[in-house]
Amino acid sequence: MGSCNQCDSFPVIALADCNNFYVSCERVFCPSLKNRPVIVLSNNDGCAVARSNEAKALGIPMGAPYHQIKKCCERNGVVVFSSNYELYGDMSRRVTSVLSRFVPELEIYSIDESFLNLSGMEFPLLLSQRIRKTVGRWTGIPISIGIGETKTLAKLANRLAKKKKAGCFEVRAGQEDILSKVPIGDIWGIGRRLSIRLQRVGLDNALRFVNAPSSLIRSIGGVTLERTRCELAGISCLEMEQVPQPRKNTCSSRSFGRMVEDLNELEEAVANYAVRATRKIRSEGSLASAIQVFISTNRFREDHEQYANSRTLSFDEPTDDPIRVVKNAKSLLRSIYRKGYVYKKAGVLLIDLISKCTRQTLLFEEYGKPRRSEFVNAVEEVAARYGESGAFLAAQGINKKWSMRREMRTPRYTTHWDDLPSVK
DNA sequence: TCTGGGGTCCTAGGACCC
DNA sequence: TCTGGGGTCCTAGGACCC
Repeated sequence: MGSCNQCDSFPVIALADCNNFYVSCERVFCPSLKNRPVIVLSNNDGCAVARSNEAKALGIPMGAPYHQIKKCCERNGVVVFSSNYELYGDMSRRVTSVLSRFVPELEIYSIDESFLNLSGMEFPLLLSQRIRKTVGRWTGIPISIGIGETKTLAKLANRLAKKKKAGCFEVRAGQEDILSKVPIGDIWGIGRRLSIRLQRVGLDNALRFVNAPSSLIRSIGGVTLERTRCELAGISCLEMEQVPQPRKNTCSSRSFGRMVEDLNELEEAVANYAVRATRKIRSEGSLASAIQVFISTNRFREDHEQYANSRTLSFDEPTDDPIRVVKNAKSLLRSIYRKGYVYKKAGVLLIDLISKCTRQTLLFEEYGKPRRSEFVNAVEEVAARYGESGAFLAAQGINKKWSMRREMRTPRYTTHWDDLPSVK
């Protein structure tokens, strides 16, 4: 980037964050939900993971179990949705593509947040107002933008921007009037535990935290917390990552829609998770070096005896072969399964992922045989084109009585032809 | 009855080696 | 009586994030 020295000395990072993202996605396709309390539930219709401002005003906390707030929702006419990740993922791509038109350097941080490098650009605050307007107009999603010299300051500014009508806000290191009003727990990287320990030594706001001696900070939260302190002081410790780092592990797990005791049903579920996890790494061009399977009972049920276990196995060569992964997953499951318990959750992790391109040449090609991989590729292609029911392994089962509940999901408006919204 | 899923990084402590 | 010490690697667990 051709920028002058003067500009280089003032790094400017912006964080663009979608407001109440999942709720906003639902509102795009159902405008009558505007100004009404709306929440979106987690998988299995478990907890509230997104809330409109009206729902927040009713006192519905983030992560509240649905069965605890159901009555309150009914009383207040709260509109409740199951999560629709296909829709949210697609809307997220749309927002990101609009953002990327404005800046050469963008880091997608999560499904609803991106960091933008505005260093060297003129009038960053005005620019973010333009960005915000454009995203709103083109995608229907309202966003807020925070600006600072580091990512942590941009995060902080974003939190404050949500409270402003303009939706954009800038915070500079050393703005004591602002920092002194920020509770310690509102700082990015300081969660519940650290927040308690910091308050105990009198560091209850951002200003006191920034000015605390480095040795104290390190003794409480190690190098990670010290980095957070530097970032708040305007010293960048977290760089922009435009190219996402390759994932090191991947996991597919679900709570069951109902309790499961039977080994056969567990096997079916684990086979499905194994296939899903394998699909993820295949789409990224990775191979897994090892696999872990875990199962557990319902930790919330005090009247049942608890059991949780996991076991890991290294493949003798890294693989992305779903048949092999399923086979190993099932044998791991059998080795940790104990009869007599009522299971609630299971999962499959694929560990130490490596790139397919850099794998070592194999001594024994048993699983790399061309016929085998041709077969697997064909099955995967059919499944991709016609959906899971087009081609699947027998081990995955048919009835899936254990599968999760999702009773209030909206149509996948933007990714399935059958789900297209119709106008009149 | 009902309580999400998917990640990352850091640290402490044990095993092992010379 | 005296019972090394330093390094590396691995794993489990804790903390955080969305």
